[in-house]
Amino acid sequence: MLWTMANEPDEARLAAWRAFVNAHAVVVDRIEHELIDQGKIPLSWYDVLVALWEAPNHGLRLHELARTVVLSRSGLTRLVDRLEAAGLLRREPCPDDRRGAVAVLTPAGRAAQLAAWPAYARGIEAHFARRLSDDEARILAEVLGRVDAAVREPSTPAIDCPKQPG
Amino acid sequence: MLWTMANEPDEARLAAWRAFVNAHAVVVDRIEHELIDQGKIPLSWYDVLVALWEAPNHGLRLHELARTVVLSRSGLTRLVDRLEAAGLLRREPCPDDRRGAVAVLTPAGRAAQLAAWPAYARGIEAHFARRLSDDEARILAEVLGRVDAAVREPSTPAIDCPKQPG
DNA sequence: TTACACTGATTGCATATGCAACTTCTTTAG
DNA sequence: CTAAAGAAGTTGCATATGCAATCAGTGTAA
Repeated sequence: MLWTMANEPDEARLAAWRAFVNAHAVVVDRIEHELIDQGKIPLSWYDVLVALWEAPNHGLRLHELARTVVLSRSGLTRLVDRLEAAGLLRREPCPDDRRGAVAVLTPAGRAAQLAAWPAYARGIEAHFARRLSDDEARILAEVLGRVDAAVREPSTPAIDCPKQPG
Repeated sequence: MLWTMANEPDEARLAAWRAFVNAHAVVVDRIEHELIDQGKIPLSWYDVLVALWEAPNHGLRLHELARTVVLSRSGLTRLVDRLEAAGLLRREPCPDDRRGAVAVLTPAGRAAQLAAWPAYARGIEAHFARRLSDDEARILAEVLGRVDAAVREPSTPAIDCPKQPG
């Protein structure tokens, strides 16, 4: 069987890619600086706290956390070290697997998350959300959610992948 | 003067933000790894080479380059060090300002850029572009281009901007 | 049971990056 | 013209992160 798969994006999609990458760089850079200037936790910490908050029992296996926040296992180990040292989460042994550990949100961690949110929300609103119409917001969430899901999909052969229904 | 400015994004815009951040993380991570596996230059190098290629005379002042690729000045100094050591660009003294330097693309730099493009293009296509309809691509480029421009705009009062001439 | 491959997490080392201080040059105020 | 203020770039130091190696525990097959 032979199907043709474009291996190069057309001009419109390339423009979308470039805008995507550039907008992310400037907006995240700006928001990160604003958070630090306001004495809040860094975004990498916030992401971990949110992932834990949204997890069952506010806890996640470390490898799951690594996948969720898109960090290498070693990177996550160190990030969890810092959060644990700050008292925002704690490691607990995993009952099912004695190799494993579970990171569990502490009350202080939840408090830090809540304390950071207003500043973060202001940044998102001022530098991102304000620029979106209702339709555009809906479309961005849908399209980028689809992109995210496709990349995270365990079976993504990339070269040999049949076209997916939009 | 008093007007009400929402300082928190609504649910749809927040979903867009989260999809934006998460999709960027997973897609860029994936493409970066694919490039390295294929023996190509890292994305940070590619970004610099493209910025130079698209600049007048294929050269840019270092501080302009830093703004373009969204890097601190010191970070850019070191990145340019590495690219220069690899022969992909060269520093030239700036004729107008004796403090300044201009980074200029070399033929080897242009060659490295061209050599990396097919692998990069495959990654963009496989993990991003093929998930977008024509309309979605157009909208993403427009919206995210708008967001990028607004943040880069020197006068972005956002919340508190103490010193604003005029 | 035992051997072996695999997975989860951590650690050593190397790299990439930012902040703050510094040098050099330019611009502005007086 | 001179001095102060500001801007461009570099460097020292600290931090964040990844890869590869390692240790410990799990699963599988003979």
